Amino acid sequence: MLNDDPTVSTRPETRERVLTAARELNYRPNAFGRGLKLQTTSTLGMVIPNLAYPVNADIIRGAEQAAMSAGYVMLLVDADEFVRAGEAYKRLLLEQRVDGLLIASGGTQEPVLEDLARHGLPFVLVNRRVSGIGPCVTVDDNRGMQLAVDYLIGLGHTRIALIGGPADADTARRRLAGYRTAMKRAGLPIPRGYVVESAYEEARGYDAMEKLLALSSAPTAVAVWSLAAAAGALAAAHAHGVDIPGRLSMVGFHDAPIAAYLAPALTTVAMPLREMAERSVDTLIRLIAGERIGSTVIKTAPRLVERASSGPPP
Amino acid sequence: MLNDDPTVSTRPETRERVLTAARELNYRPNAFGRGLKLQTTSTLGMVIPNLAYPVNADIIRGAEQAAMSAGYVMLLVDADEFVRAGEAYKRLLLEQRVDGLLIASGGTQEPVLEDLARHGLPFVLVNRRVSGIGPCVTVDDNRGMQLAVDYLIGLGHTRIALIGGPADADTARRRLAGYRTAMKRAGLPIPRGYVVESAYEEARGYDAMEKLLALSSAPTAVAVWSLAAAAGALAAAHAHGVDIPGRLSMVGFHDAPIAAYLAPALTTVAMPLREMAERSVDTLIRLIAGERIGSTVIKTAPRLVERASSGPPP
DNA sequence: CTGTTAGCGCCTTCAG
DNA sequence: CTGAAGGCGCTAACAG
Repeated sequence: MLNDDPTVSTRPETRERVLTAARELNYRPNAFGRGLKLQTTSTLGMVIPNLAYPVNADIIRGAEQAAMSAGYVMLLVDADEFVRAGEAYKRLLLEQRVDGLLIASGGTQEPVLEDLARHGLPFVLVNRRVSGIGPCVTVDDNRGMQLAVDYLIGLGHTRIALIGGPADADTARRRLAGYRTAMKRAGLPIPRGYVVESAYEEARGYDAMEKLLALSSAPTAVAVWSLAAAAGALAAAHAHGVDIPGRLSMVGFHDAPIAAYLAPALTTVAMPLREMAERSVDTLIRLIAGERIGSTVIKTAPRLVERASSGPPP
Repeated sequence: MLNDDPTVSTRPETRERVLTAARELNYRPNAFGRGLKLQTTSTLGMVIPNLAYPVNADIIRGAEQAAMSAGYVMLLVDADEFVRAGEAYKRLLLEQRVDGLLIASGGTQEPVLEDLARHGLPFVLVNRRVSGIGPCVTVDDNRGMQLAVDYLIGLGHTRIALIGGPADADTARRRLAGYRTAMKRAGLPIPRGYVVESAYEEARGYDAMEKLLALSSAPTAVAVWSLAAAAGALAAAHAHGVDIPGRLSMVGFHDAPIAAYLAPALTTVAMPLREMAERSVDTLIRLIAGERIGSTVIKTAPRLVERASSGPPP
């Protein structure tokens, strides 16, 4: 009755008596007792790679909100710990502290995933696609990068470079594919050295930019695969006295408040990350309920946020 | 025995048999069953104001690591939800999902805290001081800001302004006090309009900077109470054509990777946040154990990270 | 319509 | 040294 179960029929008077008593005593059902009985925890776990990067905040928020409104509590674990300890996921899933896991970490080793799958434990990969291991929910990275490149082409650029991500990150591979597609469609060549690899961090974006600047035939525009790397690339251009957007236009991938406060303010592609997170939660909950469910690509269109770092070629 | 309890005596042979069987079956004790019996959850909750800001990442990581090595799992909740729902903390503490709460949110309303205290539920305020309500663990904000101002004075500045935080944030009040102390000690005046209030966000730092630039007798240096506000302030100076550090030196508060990639790279005061987080966990665990425990200020010295945004006055 | 009870998985205690 | 039993708080099923 305390759960407003409609199948329990009570005289209104008694019902009232019980409910006020409960309120007065400040009664709250004990989650463990309930969990033990119902064989469910009302808790979802989320493994996230790096809390420091603002892009992840959108994902976390979206997931948390969706989880909460579905009556779940979200348990957040830092991927570093998760992977390093190699033990943490067992603490969560095998000890049955959570009903399922959202894994947003690109770093999580495949063996761990296979282990989870073998145990039949429900999990959803968020912002990451791995075939034949379980449902994945991703945004359309390919399309997002095409949007960035098409925008630069629209401004009149023809020498467009890419600071892409590491080949072992599937998001990076899809963004690279999007870049290639857009370039090919416009009939533009991709000169040798125009695709540089960079890890997520600012420092790696800085290094990558320096490589581009050292090219004999430098690009007039560059798309960067992450926001942090773009910040680093901006700093590198600055350090080498390259005027942006005068001599070089730049577009970053993913949007966050800081993008508007870099110098110059960074044009970015905003992806539907919150929606992706919400959908992930939805998927996980249905998976827990026993539904058989496939992978999802969020179809909501990415949005180009135009700021000061991009303009026509010199 | 599965917990290596030394009080349980077993024949080595039997012990071995049990342990290998457990391993083979991949046995894991169910956290709920155990929790129900032991009246403990091995879980700590943490309420954090904004996951998007990189400064909080240090706090979360430090806490998570400390919790994990003490055998606890950390349950992270976004403060927005926490406060908005007003219900979330009940989900955690009253339903006894967690043994105690780390509250790192300045926004959490006092009534909520009093409510927790009234219920006798263990919690620790992190990076926030409220008297007479429970233990707090903070860094020495006052000293940190003194370090920033002393550094600027050492460079030869005499007209030093402060972009401070909102008066209802106690960290902001302490940083303001540190600014005043350092200025007074050096015998420097604080002209009218030299202390401007700004919320945490970049946009507010931008606005605050514009106010300073409009002053008839503009400062040659400014200390900014947050990293995000400093990024905004930098952008404002840039927009108004004010050369940094040529015409104006700037020092931010708290350090994160992005600080090194702003234009110009931002000089900051790095505070011992990880240590604060670790200490908070320690405090909470002792509180849970029934120890009576007071507030703590982390004494580790703040560190000035000198970058390109500061130099001698014009 | 109400009150009682079994049993979820664990740990501890007590009997064998 | 080993096995059995009780009870943590809850819910669902069942007896009154």
